[in-house]
Amino acid sequence: MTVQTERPRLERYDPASIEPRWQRTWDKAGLYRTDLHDKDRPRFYLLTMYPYPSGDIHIGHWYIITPTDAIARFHRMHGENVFLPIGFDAFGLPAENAAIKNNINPRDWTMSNIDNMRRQLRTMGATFDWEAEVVTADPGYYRWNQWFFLQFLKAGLAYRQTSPVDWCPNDGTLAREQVEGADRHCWRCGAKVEKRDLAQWYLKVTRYADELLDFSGLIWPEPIKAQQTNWIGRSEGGEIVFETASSEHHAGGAELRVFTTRPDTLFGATFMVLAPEHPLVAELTAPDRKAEVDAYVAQAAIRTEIDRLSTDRDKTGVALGADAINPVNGERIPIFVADYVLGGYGTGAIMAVPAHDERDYAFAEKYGLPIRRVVAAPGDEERELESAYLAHAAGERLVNSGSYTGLGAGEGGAAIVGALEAQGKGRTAVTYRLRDWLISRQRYWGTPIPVIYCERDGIVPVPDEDLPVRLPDTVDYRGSGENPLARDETFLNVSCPQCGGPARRETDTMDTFIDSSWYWYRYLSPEKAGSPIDRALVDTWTPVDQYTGGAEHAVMHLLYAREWTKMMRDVGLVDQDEPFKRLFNQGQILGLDGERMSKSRGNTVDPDDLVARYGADTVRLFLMFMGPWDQGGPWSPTGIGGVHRFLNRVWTIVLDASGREPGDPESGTLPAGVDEAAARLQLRQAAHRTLKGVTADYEAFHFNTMIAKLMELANVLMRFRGSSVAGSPEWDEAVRLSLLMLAPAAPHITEELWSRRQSAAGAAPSSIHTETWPAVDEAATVEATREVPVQVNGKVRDRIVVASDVSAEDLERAALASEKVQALLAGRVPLKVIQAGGGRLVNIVVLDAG
RNA sequence: GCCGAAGUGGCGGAAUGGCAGACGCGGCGGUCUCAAACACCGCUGAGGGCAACCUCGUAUGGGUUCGAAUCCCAUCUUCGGCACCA
Repeated sequence: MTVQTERPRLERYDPASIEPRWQRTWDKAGLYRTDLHDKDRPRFYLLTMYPYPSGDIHIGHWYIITPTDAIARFHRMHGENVFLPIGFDAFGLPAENAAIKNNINPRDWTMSNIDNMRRQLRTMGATFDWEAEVVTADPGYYRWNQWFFLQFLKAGLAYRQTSPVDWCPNDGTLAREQVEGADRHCWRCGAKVEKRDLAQWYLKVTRYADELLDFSGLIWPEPIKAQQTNWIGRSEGGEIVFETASSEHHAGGAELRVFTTRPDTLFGATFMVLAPEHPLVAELTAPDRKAEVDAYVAQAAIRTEIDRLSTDRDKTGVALGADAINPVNGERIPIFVADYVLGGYGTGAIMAVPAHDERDYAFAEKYGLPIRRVVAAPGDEERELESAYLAHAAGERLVNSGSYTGLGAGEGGAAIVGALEAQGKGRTAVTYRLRDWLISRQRYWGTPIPVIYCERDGIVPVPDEDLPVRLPDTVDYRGSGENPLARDETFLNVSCPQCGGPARRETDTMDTFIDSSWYWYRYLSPEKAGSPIDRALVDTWTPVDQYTGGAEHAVMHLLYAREWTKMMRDVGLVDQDEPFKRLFNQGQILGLDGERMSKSRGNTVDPDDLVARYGADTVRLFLMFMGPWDQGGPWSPTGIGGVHRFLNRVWTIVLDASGREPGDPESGTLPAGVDEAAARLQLRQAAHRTLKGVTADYEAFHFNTMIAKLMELANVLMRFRGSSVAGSPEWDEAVRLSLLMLAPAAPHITEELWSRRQSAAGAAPSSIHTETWPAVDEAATVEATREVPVQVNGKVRDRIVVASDVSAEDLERAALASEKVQALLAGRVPLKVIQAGGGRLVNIVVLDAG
């Protein structure tokens, strides 16, 4: 019969009983309400991209938000006044489509989703200031979209224009990003997207093209800057004026302007091409060519953009039966219309230089047009071209170029443009790929554009006092490709604010990217009447110190937000050029199918089950531990148990220092050869080295290695648990530091253990989250001795233990004295001995005897 | 085609000029238990050797260096973005 020594069983770590309790406590105490008027502490505006209220918070949201929350908590522990708001990007197509499908109002659908998501967001234990919440579908928010629009209209930054837009036969106008895939289909119904000519509202963002290329002062990821730079697409070159030649049917002398990045190749222009939309096409077409040209232009208009733009497609085009005169040599060259030239870029017309442009080459080959080489590397002048020569070779020169022959390409181009400029026939020019922002949408669930069309007065802005133009709730929003608001007579018909006569409202709504172009300013004063922003708060709190969100918004939201800030600046609303000082893009969690997680794909992972099983702290920690935050990757819950075990160990270490491990015979004893004093020193060194590393990792958002370091420290503590060291001051400090370091990442368990420690010590209760981040004792991170690897010819052959403050001479002597080194040297004399990193490593170099 | 990111054990990943594989998962062995679960301990890149150890090894091929996963050149692969932008 065995006698069992009964110890009270350690209470199990049970997140379900801890987490909701602390969430309620924090909430009640208002721990995370930010006093925006506090002038004493340094301010830190931390912004994370607000979610679209699709209905459920999935694991992807957690991946974005919980590390951001850890950053907020880390900064608070440094005494900063942190503002971390949240809101909902509540307008947009999915609400409208879901509403149509389920036959409910988009507003009801959206608002009930928001209620649900608010509840789910709280289970993360995130420190959002809910008082600052913004919901963009609220009239109190979108009225300011309208107000901004009217300001921009007044300032000439908004204008209306008829132009071809992407149009889905089922869903109407689509945003650029809602057209997917190489075949340009509608993201929702898969139908092929067409072009339609519609009168649309635009914001004049191209005005900022150059300014947008300037990222100085912004701490943004390089890939995002590169993507925006590409999107803006600045190219430098020249604009050259060709005149049309006179003929039987045409008087001649009309100006045809072309943009080219290669003015040096002007002598190689053997024909010209106009885009089908070019205004001079009809005028220049010879009567006998008219039928064919008209047919071609008509066909080009109905063709989808991708068909036109596909590089695989054969070049097509027809001759107009008219000629242009090359301004540099007076040569007559034929004019074609072809859809490989785009109406919306440059001047919509090109000089074609087949010898030095692939597209022109293909066209010239097909239609038997002359190909004249005007740039050649030395010795290549007479060689026949088999394809367009684009490369820039050393020593290449202009050939067949009149008086410019012999010049280098760069200087030749400049000389040609300079000569033309003197005659008023050319100039240096810059063109951008960036277009003005088309903001009109033929959808219901968005901000009504606040203008009125009067038969007498034309376009009349809605007066300020009549804002907001409310979105009617009762509209038949079911999609039929037609504009829903146009079907609502009471919305549609108004009297003109100027003349009182009959007038109609604009029935388009705004692109929902407008909502997200200024929401962080509104967070500072969500209820403010009379102005969209509180100027004093905006001036003190913005630009945003740190923005976190997905890289998928690189050229949409993040570019719009910059443009909008510049427009606000130009109408005198803010005194800043850029909205976000520092940007971090976290990666994306993909579904098990490797695809982006989204409700419409049905591959979302619900965190609720994981939270129920492991608790929010484990889920938070696991998401941070998976890998580098900016990397993302496919979701797999494998391994979450390891993180949970870590928290269990922390629980055990804090609450039961003197316990023994049931399965470990060594438990409770110090390792062989280590006395208590040495063990206590080791513990203190481990704790402070961890603190140093963890602090740096938080600052760099390296959460995965931060957690790894905490695990290592916990493993050290676990080894000493139950030993004579366990109750020592060093043990106590290591435990205390562990909790403080873990607090931003796992707020609930650390709060619980902190409060238990305090009550055990008889201290007054206070939150760990109001504690100050501990300071590293640098002296404690230095060990008395260290191990130095010794290499012979770059291969590690031995490790020697030396005093930390060993001199270089002594270290070299010790390294050479190593038996293994001596054996390898076999009597040879070292050529040199290198010490790296201040004696962190020794490399002994000898001649290899072979 | 152009721009960008990345290739390291069975897996997620660590190390950004100085001990490759920290930390964790999985696997194997063990302790605890009547048993299971939980928990804990040990081992775990490949090949060789009884062993101390040795050899190889960070997509591929070259280079720079006393020393390269890390820097340079070329190539291959994967992912993201753009795509007839003159």
